[in-house]
Amino acid sequence: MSGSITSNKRKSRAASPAAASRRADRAAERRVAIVQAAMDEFIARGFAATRLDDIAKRAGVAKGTIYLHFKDKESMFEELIRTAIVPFVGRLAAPLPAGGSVRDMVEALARMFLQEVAGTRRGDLVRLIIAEGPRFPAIADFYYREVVSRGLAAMRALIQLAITRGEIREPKLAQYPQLMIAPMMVAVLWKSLFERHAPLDAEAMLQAHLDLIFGPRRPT
Amino acid sequence: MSGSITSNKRKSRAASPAAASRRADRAAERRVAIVQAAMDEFIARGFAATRLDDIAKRAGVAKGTIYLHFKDKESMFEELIRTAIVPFVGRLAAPLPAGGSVRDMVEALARMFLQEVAGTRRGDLVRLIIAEGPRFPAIADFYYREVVSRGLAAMRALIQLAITRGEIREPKLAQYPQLMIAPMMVAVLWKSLFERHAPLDAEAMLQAHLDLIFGPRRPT
Amino acid sequence: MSGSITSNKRKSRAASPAAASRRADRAAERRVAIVQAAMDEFIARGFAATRLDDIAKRAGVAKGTIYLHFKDKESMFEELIRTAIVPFVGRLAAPLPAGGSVRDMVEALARMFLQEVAGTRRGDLVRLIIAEGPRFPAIADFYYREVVSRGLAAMRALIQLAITRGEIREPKLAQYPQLMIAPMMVAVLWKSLFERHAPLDAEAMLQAHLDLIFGPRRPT
Amino acid sequence: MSGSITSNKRKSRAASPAAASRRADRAAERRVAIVQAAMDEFIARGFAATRLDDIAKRAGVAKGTIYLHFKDKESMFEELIRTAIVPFVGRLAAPLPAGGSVRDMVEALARMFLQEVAGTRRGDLVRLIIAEGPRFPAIADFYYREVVSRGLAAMRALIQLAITRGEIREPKLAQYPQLMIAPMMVAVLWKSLFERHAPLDAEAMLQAHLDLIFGPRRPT
DNA sequence: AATGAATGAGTTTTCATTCAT
DNA sequence: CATGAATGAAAACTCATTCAT
Repeated sequence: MSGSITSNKRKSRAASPAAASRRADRAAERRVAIVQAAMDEFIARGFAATRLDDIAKRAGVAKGTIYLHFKDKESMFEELIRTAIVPFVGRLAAPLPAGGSVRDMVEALARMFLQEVAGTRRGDLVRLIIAEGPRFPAIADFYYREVVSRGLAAMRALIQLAITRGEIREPKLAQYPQLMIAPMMVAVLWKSLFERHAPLDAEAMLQAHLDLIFGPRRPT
Repeated sequence: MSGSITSNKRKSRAASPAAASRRADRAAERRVAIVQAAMDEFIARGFAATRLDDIAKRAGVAKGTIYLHFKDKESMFEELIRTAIVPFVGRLAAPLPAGGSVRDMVEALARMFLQEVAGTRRGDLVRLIIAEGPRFPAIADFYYREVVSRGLAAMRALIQLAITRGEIREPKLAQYPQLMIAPMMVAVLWKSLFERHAPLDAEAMLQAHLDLIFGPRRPT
Repeated sequence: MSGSITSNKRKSRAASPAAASRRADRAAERRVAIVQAAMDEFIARGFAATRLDDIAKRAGVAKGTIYLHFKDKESMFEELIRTAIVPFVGRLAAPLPAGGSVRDMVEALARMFLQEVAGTRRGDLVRLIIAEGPRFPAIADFYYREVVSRGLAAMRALIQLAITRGEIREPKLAQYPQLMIAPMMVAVLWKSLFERHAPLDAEAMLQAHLDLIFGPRRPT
Repeated sequence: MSGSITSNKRKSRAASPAAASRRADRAAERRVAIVQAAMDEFIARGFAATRLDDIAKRAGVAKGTIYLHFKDKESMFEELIRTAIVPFVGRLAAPLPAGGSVRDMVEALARMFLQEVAGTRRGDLVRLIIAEGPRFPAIADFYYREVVSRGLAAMRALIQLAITRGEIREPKLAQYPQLMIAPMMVAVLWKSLFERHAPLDAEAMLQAHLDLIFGPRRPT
């Protein structure tokens, strides 16, 4: 809850509003740079091993500047992760393209997830949360509340729909939506840890998984 | 490199063999204490945030003593994890109770895994490896080689057997043994991160998963 | 490496150039204080036995400040000695008051050396180099290159001149300019080690030495 | 003043005298090994940077054993140097082969010195004393008393004799016997520090020096 | 607002010394 | 006597945080 440099304190001695907002823009840019840099560093080294010095250098600002935007390293970390997660949550809640079969919907969702998360910085972020979660309960809580529980709820709704429509046979699946998501979790971690040992074709694995749940795709 | 305090160097006409071995025993005990303590601390705080001081305190030894057993913090960490993983590998390779259906075998295996890993310190170890893997490639390599690739190979063999016997329909499963294991992975991480948010009945989830793969259990 | 805090990096639209340079001045002053303190401590205790803590205390800065100026103890030591030697080299190369007899020139040089080196901190520096040279080959190299070889070359030139002019009889002296310098070396070490056991009149000894080489001074 | 393990305390329960002396021999051998090893290490690294561990390893004894022979590192060092110097002093006092010219005597002496000191471990010992002298006044005192003052006195006597006999013209030399010795000092330090930069023919330099003092050698 | 020099508490690591065996 | 594991005080070095400019 530090942040928000953009707003308050416009007591500057009657500088032109234009000038003031230019300044504010600069500050906002700086903040973004810091956030980016910090994310990169935290992902690369974890919380404890990351040096504010390196963040500052990477962001192109002075070390002290970081403290104008964040109270301290810890709250920077927490705020950072929150900030990174939020836009993602929107996506989850948003679309539901409706229309076709549930399998198509799930597949679309999963594909999107694989493309935008597995093998990307966002995937590393997931790993980071897994790594630091126990030491940052606030983050684990937030992540559970905003991502996990919502994601599972959404998945559960889809499963239920599929059961109703007869696309899915196994009724217990609705109680364990984690089963739907598990392969994607594994794909994310695999990319982050073992891709260089043995590349994984996540999309193909996804198909196999969906075939397991929805039955093999009937050739049209 | 470090280690082996217990053995060699009996070149001295030792006070008495008994005495020498008593000493060695004490040293070995100390080593075990250090390893235990270190594991606990590393699991609780991660590599970078763990203080050798705390390890020493928890192990009941002086700080310097740690350096009699390990070259430095880093190699202590690596050796530690290796040491912790090794006995586990044995278990993986060993049993194969044969006998009944493949499903029974897989179920037995999975149960064992859930009981001995999910929700235990060993589960936290898995999380630790996920967390520190990228910064300790040696560990990621070792873990992949000794655990992941072996586990997947074993699982693949079982799947193939099940396909041959007609227990499993979906033939693509053999290409993605990760699918078999994914729910267990998720269970382990869940216990470590979200158990307090929403307890997970891993065994029941496992059953649902197996029903998905092998078809619902036919009531005898 | 290290050093150069004083200069570069004025990329920031600095609060005010004056302010910036005032800061830089302060930093430069601090650096000088550290160098002074370090030199004193190293001379007093040698490299290994000198504590950075003491240097910091003596310089009136915090321990961390030292690391803003030097990479580590070792490179501080090496840089220090280089820095201390350089201004001296200038002197060696510079004067050659020409004019009178070679003996007068040599005498002037030697006197200068005795006054500015023997019994001063600079003399102790020579002792320090002798002491640490073998463990700091870079320093021994530097010292040989910048001081010893130049000094001997200069001396050899003077000797040759003196031989040409007939001031010196012994022609082999030109091959061993060390002979010219040896008594000064001894004087320096004597002051540093045995002055309290038996004071040495270095100037008188120098006269005796010059008489040996140039023949006794003819009373004008 | 620690040491002397060889003697006292023969209260051992009536073991055969032979056995006792065998033990004593072993202890004496050990002591010698420690002294040797310590000397090597101290010469190579200086007092502060030398580890007792390394000395023990090199001597082939346990670290604790060192403390059976020496009170602590410091007194080991002091005693060591004393022990190493003593036999040398004997040599200085002893010979005086008399007979020939003073020049011959001095030359013999100097040759012996160059051969046995310059470029040998004994030469490094001299450097060690120069290096550590200021931090070990006891050693500087001892060295001055036993070596320097005696050596200079002997040299002075020879010079006086040479003056009486007319071999040396310059009468002031007797007041500065250091002048006689200076080139040898320089040779010792040169070998230790700069031999690899520029080899020095110490014997030839000595001849040039003696020619300077005694006049050029008349070809027989 | 922004800077980056300065700080000093906190960490890892070393090593002389002790002492139970 | 000899050993070498154990100790813990001491040293080098790091880095989050502050604050004068």
